[in-house]
Order: sequence, then structure tokens, then C-alpha cells
Amino acid sequence: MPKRVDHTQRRAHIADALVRVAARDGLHAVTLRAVAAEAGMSLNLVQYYFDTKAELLHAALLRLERLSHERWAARLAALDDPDSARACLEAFVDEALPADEARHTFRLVWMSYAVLAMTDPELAAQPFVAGPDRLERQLAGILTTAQSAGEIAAGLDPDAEAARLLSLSHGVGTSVLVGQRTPEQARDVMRYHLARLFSAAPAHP
Amino acid sequence: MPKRVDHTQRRAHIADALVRVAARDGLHAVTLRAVAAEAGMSLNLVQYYFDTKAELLHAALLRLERLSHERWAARLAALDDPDSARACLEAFVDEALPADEARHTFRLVWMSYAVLAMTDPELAAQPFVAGPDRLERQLAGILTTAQSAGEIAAGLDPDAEAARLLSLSHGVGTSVLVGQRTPEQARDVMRYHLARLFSAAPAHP
DNA sequence: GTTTTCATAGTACCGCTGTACTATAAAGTC
DNA sequence: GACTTTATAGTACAGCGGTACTATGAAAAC
Repeated sequence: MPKRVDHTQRRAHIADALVRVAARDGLHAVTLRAVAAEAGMSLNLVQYYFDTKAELLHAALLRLERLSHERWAARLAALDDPDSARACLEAFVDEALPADEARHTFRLVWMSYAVLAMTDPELAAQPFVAGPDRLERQLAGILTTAQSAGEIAAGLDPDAEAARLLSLSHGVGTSVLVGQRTPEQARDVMRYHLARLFSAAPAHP
Repeated sequence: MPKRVDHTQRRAHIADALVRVAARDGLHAVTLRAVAAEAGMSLNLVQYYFDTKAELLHAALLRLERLSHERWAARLAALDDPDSARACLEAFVDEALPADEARHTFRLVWMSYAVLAMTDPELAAQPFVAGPDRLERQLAGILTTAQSAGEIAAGLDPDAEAARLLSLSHGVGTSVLVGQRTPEQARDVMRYHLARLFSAAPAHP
């Protein structure tokens, strides 16, 4: 039976299984045996593809980030009017909210990892800074362009607005995850924010 | 040696030890033995005061919430001008940011619990809704009053603004915990938000 | 065709964790 | 003073977790 298999694909399969377990039962329930069962293989195989649990956790985190980044890029690319800051930001807000299973899973598992990283220096804190940082710079760029185009008020600080957008979407997303808000209520808060952001523009030239 | 001791105080002492362990090593590192060591007592004693680990975790969460609530109430009570919405909100923002150890610990441990509760239905999700809900209503009340007094623009929605404030402070706080922002940068973002909130007021009567 | 490599499986070990059972000495009760 | 309660300690146990060691059949290499 043993044919030559694609290790990269196998590792991705296992990482996906880990993410499913973490999303369903929590990151604390992620054990090699649980991941193996979820992936439909034996414990030995998981260990065959990942030398250690830490390595598996790391790989799954990287994959999670990459998939999320790709979803966001695809969302941007599919925009009717890629030059409209409002459309871009609405896409961002929509993508950031845990409204469907994929986004819910991403937020939940990402937060689980983030909480781990807060006390565990082994778990590279880098992804939790680099990922949001990149997003924030991207948002700042969009806002700067929008400001030049008069879409938002000249008095606003694009960097601060980007930080506000990112942090707000994160906080609102969390409130959904803990059950304080429904996804719809969260969306309303974000829409309100965007409305204030754009309505604050004084008559532009 | 066995004198009569105050059980309530003993339980608080143990709960505090748990919070310290969770803040230092992560909630996953909270074991009965670790808590006992941190509290300076034997494993047996911890079990004597808490029948089960779940009960201890629950008690620690309740205590954490209560202490935070009391800090916030004390902060409000100490305000020079309790009627100034701006002063109230600045106190809120300051209290919400993980700028010193107590607030850092609170945010970190609270988030650890919240992440647990996202997948574990046993761990009552109630505190994660009730606490923020109460705060949000309080903020909404302050904002409504402020609007009547002309401190903020009439066109604003106090409920939405309260949700925005709470979620933003939460998101910014998280960004500090993961190391994306310094507490100072976080404070700047929140100050910017407050500035926008109050500056957006058209000349009031 | 032999030998090596690869994908898979079985099993065992050690440490840690929550929990339970038992013991004991001091304090309170009568 | 006899007896009960209470705060503390010791120890044991069963389960689970990561990891390591060994085996095996099939493909690939030569």
C-alpha cells in the first residue's frame, strides 16, 4: 500500500485536523491522539510527519494565518471597485467578523494561540505581531489614499484610524465569540464606525 | 496549631494564588499543585477548601471580576468631577488598558478564561456576557447624559458609541497583551478615539 | 533480484494531574 | 476529662499525555 506521498499535503491535512479540534473542543483539547483521530490516521503517523507537538502547533498556526490572509486577499481582488476605500474597508470589516464557520474558527483558534503566546515565550509571538501589523499598515495605506481623494476628512490621522479599525474589529469579534453580541449586532457596530469615519468628512474639494 | 480560620479569606487567598499562576505561566499551567505551591500550602489544603478544580476555577473567575469591578467603581468615585462625561470615559479607558500589573493580569487571565468558555459549555459563559454588558450599559448611560448636556454631538448613537468604546478598549488591550502595541501606543489610540468622540460635537447651545 | 528506503502500525514508558483515602494533633464542646 | 470537630499532612491510584522503540510490508533503486 505504501506509495510515495506528498509530505506537504499530508502536513496540511494534519494541521487542518488540529484546527478543527481546536475550534470544536478548544486548544487545550488538542492532543496528538485527538488530532490523529480527527485526521483519520494513527498516532504514529502524526508523529511521523511532525517530530514534536510544538512543531505541529507551530505549523498549524502558520497555516491558519496563511489561509486567512489568502481569504482576505481574494476578497480584495474580487471587489467591483478596488479604488473605493469604503468598499475596501467594508470588505475588511466583513472578513474580520466571525459570521460564518471559517471566520469563526479562525478568530477562535487565533485567539487561543494568542493567549498561549502571552505567557509562553517558546511559542513565537512573532505571528501575533507581524500579522496584525501588516494588516494595519495595509489599512493605513488605504486610508491615506482615501484622504488624498477626499473620501475621508483631512483632519483624520490615517495611522490612528487604521489602529482603531483593526482593534475595534478585533474587540467586536471577540464579543461575538464570547456570546455578548450576535454577528449581526457586531456588523452594525462596525457599520456605525465606518459611517462615522466617512460622514465626518467636511465637504471635500 | 489548628485554630479556627476564616474560610472565605482562605478561599480568596487560594483564588489569588491561582490568578498569579495563570498570569505568570498561563491558565493551562494552573494545576492544583502549582496553585498550592503559589499559595504556600500543601495540595491537600487546596482540596480541603475547594472540592474540585472546576469549583476553584469558577471561584477565581468570580473574584477576578469582582476585584476589577471594584477598582473601576473606586476610580469613578475618586473623580474630581463625576459629572464630566469626558473625565468618566478617560477613567474608563485608563482602567481598561493593561498599563500596570494588576490591569495586565486581569486582562490576560480574563481572556484566558474567555477563550476556555468559547468551547467549554461547562464553564459558565455568563460572566463573559454579564460583565461586559453591565459596563456597556453604564457607558451608554454616561454617553446619553453627555449628549443631553451637549458634551457630544446630537447625531451620535449612545448605545453604538458605548459598544464601540468597550470593544475598542478590549481590542486595543489585546494588542498590548500580544506585544503588538506598547501601553503608551494603546493609550494614544484611545485618546484619539475620545478626541474624535468629543470633537465631533457641533457647537452646542 | 537484492537491498535500501518509505509509509504505516503496535506497544511501552514515564511523568503529571485530579481525586480519594487515611492519619493526626490541636481546638472546641459538653 | 471524654468526645467531637477542624485544619493540616501523607500517600496512593488510575488515567492520560508526549515520546521512543520496534516491526513490517511495499515500493524504489541499483
